[in-house]
Amino acid sequence: MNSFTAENYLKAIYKLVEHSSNPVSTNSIAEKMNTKAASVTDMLKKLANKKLINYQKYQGVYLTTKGEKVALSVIRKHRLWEMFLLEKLDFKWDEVHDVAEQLEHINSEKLISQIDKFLNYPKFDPHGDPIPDANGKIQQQKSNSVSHYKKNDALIMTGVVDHSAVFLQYLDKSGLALGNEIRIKEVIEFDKSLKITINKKNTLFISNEVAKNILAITR
Amino acid sequence: MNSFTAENYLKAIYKLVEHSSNPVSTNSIAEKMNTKAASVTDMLKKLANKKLINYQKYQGVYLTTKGEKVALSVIRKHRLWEMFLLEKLDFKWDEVHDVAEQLEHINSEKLISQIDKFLNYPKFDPHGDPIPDANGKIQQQKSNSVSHYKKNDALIMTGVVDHSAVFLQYLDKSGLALGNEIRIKEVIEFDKSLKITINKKNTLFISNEVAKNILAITR
DNA sequence: AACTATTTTTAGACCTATCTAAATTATTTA
DNA sequence: TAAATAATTTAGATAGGTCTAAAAATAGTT
Ligand SMILES: [Mn+2]
Ligand SMILES: [Mn+2]
Ligand SMILES: [Mn+2]
Ligand SMILES: [Mn+2]
Repeated sequence: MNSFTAENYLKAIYKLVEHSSNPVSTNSIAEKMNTKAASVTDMLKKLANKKLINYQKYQGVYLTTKGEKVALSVIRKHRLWEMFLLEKLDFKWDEVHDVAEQLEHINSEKLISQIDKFLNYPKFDPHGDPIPDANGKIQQQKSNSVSHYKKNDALIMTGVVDHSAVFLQYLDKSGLALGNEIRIKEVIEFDKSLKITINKKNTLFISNEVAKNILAITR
Repeated sequence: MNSFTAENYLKAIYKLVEHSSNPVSTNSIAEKMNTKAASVTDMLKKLANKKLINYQKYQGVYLTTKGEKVALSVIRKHRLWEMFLLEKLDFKWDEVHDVAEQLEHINSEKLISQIDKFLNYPKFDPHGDPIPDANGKIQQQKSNSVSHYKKNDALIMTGVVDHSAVFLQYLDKSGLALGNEIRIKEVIEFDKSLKITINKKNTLFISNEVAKNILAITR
């Protein structure tokens, strides 16, 4: 079995490579893992020995098929647990992540398949991120940041980029939740801030920074 | 925070002292933890430094109030998780322990209080062991081994001593489950084996070894 | 191409948890 | 009570994971 630490490295590498497809740099891993580059190098050697990553000195790394399988399994468990906490135990969407960081390392095939069944096989987690199925297949959404859309577009909110509790709580307070309809009423030229309506009712002003961190599709 | 290992040592010490109240020996801990006496000595020093146990060389150990609190919290989590797996995820009583051994180390007050609530505050786990409440209070049962009773006694099965999967599966196969009525029809003088009936219907022969591992109260 | 700045790796330590083998202390037993 | 046996502790190693400081390699820039 892989240690919790090894699993976390694989997950970090997966997420870093996810949208770029270039090999991942030592420094970027160090930043994501909140550790030092020297520690990362040490770990990369160990992961490479176990054939979980392809690694050549100074050339960055990417996951092997075996490593990707592990990463996807950890991500699957993380997102299913988040969903479980939200749906069954009345957690808020800003409370689920930290506990899921622990639960994602519990090792039991039956446990996770039963949780999946118990939740009726959800496709997305509380933040709109897709949940890999038992084979690691992911159903990708083609959503964009709200900041990419233009005046008069009618959108459905599908996810968030920033997962921090403080951002999620701000969205709560503003009435912005997954599934809501967002209409762009005005784009302020100066700073790209937006005037929007939520579900055709409430009007809200959001900064470009906020808009960049909300994902949506056109309705 | 305490490491998983430290939590496991405290739990082991708690269980060893539970029914004897003498200080616990290094060797008995080593046996329970499946490790070597030398490793135990190392760990005892660390636990003593953290004021979790009282330890004097060669004199055995016992838990401090602080250490007992940790042990009870781990036991509470273990038993609640076992109950959760059984009740909500269709695990069998011989499957819950191994997964609970992992889940008992998840650190979240809210998680465990919500699980407790979700299960409607159960008092006993799937094996009949009492579940400590949030304050560490345990509702003890005054049950005895079936081997302690005598001919014609009418009993209610309340627990098991041996928790191994192989023993639990044997009980399943024999129709012996918690809550069942057991009547002692005959005690074989030679080897103390028993002829019993279950719920006034099925007749069964069990060895003294089996009888010692089944707990019951008089009905 | 040569110099500089950045990134990455190595060297050397430290901490936790574990082990085996040897030494020490406690307990039995004759 | 002295010898033998059992229990416990110490000494010395190993392995995983981390760190700082220094060295080496790469990338950028005149
Ligand atoms: Mn998360
Ligand atoms: Mn999430
Ligand atoms: Mn158990
Ligand atoms: Mn149990």
